[in-house]
Amino acid sequence: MPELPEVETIKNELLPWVRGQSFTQVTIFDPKIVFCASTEEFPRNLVAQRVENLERRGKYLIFDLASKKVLIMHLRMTGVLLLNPRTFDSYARAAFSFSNDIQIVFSDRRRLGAIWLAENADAVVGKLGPEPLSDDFTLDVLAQLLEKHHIPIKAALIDQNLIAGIGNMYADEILFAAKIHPLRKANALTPQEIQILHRCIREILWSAINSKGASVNTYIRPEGQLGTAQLAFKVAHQYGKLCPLCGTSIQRVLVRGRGSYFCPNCQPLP
DNA sequence: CTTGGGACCTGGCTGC
DNA sequence: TGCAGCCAGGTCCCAA
Repeated sequence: MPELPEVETIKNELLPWVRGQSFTQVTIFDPKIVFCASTEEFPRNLVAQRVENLERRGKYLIFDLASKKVLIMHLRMTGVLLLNPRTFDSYARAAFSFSNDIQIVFSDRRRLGAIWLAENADAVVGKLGPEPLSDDFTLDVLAQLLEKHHIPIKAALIDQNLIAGIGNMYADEILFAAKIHPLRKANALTPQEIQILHRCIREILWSAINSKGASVNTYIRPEGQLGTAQLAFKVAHQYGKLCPLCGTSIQRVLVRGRGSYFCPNCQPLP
């Protein structure tokens, strides 16, 4: 599942290949993934456009075009972007060729991924909360957005309109590192807990970026290598295993319909 | 407005 | 061994 660290890794590894290059051919194999343009219109509007920059916002990948339009991609659950794949698998949904003869293939097993061509990025990502790794994401910013919400802290962490980029597995890792139970109410955390949470959000995400993301399920990097962040997971997808701190069995509870893994001893409910 | 639950999607797993 | 049905979770949509 591509979350912030995975999309950041994809952005970092594709950027040197696409910056300054122009689209030479665009093919849509699955019209369902394209928004804001028809299947015929979409390639026509994209070919010959030059990529000025590649950015990440939350879990979205944004190609800034010289025309000031933006091509935006979201990989959702199972999407991957492959650089010069030797063969197309049956899940290829779109292919993009560039003036330097590279090709990027958007492949997505579950067809939940999405691609937009928009006049400006805000039309797609305008409602996202702050970037948790930016300097703007201060302790005060976190404290103020949490105090407004009487929802489980796990639900708050993965709400993209509150904080952009955190998904189910990193939310679990962050809450374990902060020793906070996923069902605690967001507006009931103590100032000290919020301070620890703020530090853990940044540490967990930076650490995962340094490991090039977590290769659980389908995530692979554009050139085919795996990420290694999953090797450091303490609770995410560790149901039935033992807590590395205290040896208690990792438990699973549903929060807003999402499986949430935690240590009942290290992360107690008051 | 806030919160919670279901739909979407499909490969892999579970259990009969 | 075969297969129906459940599960995964990012986001959107709707209802209370």
